[in-house]
Amino acid sequence: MSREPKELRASGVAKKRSGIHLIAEMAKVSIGTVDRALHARGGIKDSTRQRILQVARQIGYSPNLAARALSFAKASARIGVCIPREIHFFYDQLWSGVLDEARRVGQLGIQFVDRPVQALGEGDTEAFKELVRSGVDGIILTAGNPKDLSPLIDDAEEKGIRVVCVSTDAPESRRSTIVCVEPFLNGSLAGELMGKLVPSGSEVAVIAGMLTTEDHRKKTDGFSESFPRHCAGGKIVSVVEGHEEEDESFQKTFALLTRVPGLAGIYVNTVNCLPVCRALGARGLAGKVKLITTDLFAEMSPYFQKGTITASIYQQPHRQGQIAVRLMADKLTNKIHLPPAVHLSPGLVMSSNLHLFREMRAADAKADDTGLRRRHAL
Amino acid sequence: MSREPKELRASGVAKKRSGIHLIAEMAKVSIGTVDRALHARGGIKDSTRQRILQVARQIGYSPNLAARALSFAKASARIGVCIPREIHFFYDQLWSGVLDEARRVGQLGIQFVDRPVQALGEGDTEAFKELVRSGVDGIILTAGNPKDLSPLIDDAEEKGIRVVCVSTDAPESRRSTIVCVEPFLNGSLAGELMGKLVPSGSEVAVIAGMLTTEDHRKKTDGFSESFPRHCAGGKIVSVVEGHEEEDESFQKTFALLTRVPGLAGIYVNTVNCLPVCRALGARGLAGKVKLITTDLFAEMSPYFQKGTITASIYQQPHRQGQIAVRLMADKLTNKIHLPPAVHLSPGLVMSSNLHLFREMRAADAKADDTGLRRRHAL
DNA sequence: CTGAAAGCGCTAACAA
DNA sequence: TTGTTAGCGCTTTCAG
Repeated sequence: MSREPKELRASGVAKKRSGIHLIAEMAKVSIGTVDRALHARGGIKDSTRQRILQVARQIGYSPNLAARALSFAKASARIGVCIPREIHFFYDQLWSGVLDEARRVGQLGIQFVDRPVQALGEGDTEAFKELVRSGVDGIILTAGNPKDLSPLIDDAEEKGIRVVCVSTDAPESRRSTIVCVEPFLNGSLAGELMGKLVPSGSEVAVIAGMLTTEDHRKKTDGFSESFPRHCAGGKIVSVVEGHEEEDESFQKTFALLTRVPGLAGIYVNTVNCLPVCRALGARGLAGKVKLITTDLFAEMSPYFQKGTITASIYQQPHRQGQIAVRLMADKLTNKIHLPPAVHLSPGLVMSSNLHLFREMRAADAKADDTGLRRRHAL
Repeated sequence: MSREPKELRASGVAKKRSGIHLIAEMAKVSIGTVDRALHARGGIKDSTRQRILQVARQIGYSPNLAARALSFAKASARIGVCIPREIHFFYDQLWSGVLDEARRVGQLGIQFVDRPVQALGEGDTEAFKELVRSGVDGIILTAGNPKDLSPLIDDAEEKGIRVVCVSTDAPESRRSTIVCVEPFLNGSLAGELMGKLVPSGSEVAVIAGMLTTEDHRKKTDGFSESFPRHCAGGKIVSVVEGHEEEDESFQKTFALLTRVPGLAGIYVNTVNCLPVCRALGARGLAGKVKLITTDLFAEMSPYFQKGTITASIYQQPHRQGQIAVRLMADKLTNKIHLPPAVHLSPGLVMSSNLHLFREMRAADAKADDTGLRRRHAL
């Protein structure tokens, strides 16, 4: 029973209402009708809808998301996640960004279904299909195999399943949106920086993984376009493919340093920079040759301190994960439009700010996740 | 009336319960008792509390934030905000970060009380006092006058009002936490970058606002400490105080460039970099002297494109605002512990990534904030 | 010390 | 076409 006796309300003593109830009162309809008007559901006279929307605008109505989420609690949206589960380097950070944000919005009534893949591009078509079959409302994925995935993505979107790509795009597909640091820009920034770090007329080299990989090629392109613009007379004398192999990268870098004695700088656009650092060390060129790397992980730390690595272009994996989840959740629960793309600016890591990056922090003590104590994840 | 007839439930056909209800069922108590146990409220036998907590842990209970927020809806927490309302430069971004996140958590039942000040340090003690008097549960502020504010902050904290500083700290006070880019680190990063951009033995200068300002002094200190470490034989030949005056800054920079003909670099650690750019232009040194600036606003754009500004250290004001709100909201509604400090890494702006920063975007078209359509703010 | 129940704003199923 | 109402999970008040 309400604490305010019916007679009071009936006698016109207005109770402080808000939201949908206020609108209903003002428009002299029931909340059901207001709901229909607000959601463009059918079965409502157009004149009443107009009147209601008018009132809504007037009072600056904005729905209470908590209430909405709560009422959705039973049949809540489900988001499938399909990204690599590598424990090193980039993807673990991407994962933790996804998880951190998932935990937050999970509280608001969204469920997550994980179908991780072993490594980028390994079995992602199967994982994707599974997710679609399991009936999720949205999928967050790193598109390792854009070619194979594109038709699947298109199918999913066709069925109303929103697909958000993170970090690695499937540009040919009709995915709803992409969250990433653009590879070309990544390379451009490296190129600009390199161009300003080395004297004019310098010779530099790029060490990539495989140029057949879209990401590496675009980074290389960006660098190649940018470097000469920022270094008068600068030349890129070599683009080496290390194929993500430790030994191969080391050997090829070592050979490169012999072949081009005056080499002023190296840009490594894959995560595999340690062999390059070692090669520089072995040739006694650590600190002499400007080295710009990509991404960040704990083992790079000493090379920053020694000055072997001048700077690293940081792609903010944790944040990418967070944003992808946030976009999807907003879309699913609040019907907020997805932006066509979210392009983050990469960060720059140098020895001064190295310690601020989460990759450098000691493995966090396990949170006792009773929910009674929770930790901040920013 | 429940859709499931009472008889069914009574006859032991378990309804799918969750959360607090599940615990109650399992521990054979009522939800009221569970609540008391979970919140360490008094009036509960210790043995029952233990039993309940045990069950909670067992099922990995974590409260539904939406429900919590909803039930708080009437008597929700209030957060006071006291930061400058300048429309240019840094603080408008800080504001919009606060507002964006406030809108999000506002939906979860938190109210915001704004008591902006005109400029950093202007009337902030009064504003702060007002907020305290108005009975808010937390205050977010930029502490322009740490000296005067510290005792007030301590008083507030004493009363249980959480104080979160953003961007500008009051380190001597007992504020709950600080969200910022450390000024010293800011300067260090600038120093490291400069040290690597100019040849060894170079002479560089610093242009600050006023060295009596903590922030400017620390940035200068950081630069002074860092630059020589990264530039063999490098010297800082001059530290100029521009006092945030256009004319003064221009004149002094112009004079500096005359006095030190071989100057290789300038670090501007205040937002007031335009006069410096003009002075460099006037002396025909744009692009010759490496210029590292601080922060970002639209009018800087052409100087990036012309190459006058080599790089700018970006303090992420929008994100600082977001984080401050998020921390406070989490603390107030979910009792999540505040970290003692959140130190962000500054971003680096160069011509390549310039366009990605929000400061460079055309003023967004006004969102029609009926809540029916909302925009993403990341 | 414990249980029962109202109500936060919204959605959806059902009644009229 | 519109009104009514249960219920989402939690807090809080009131009654035992």
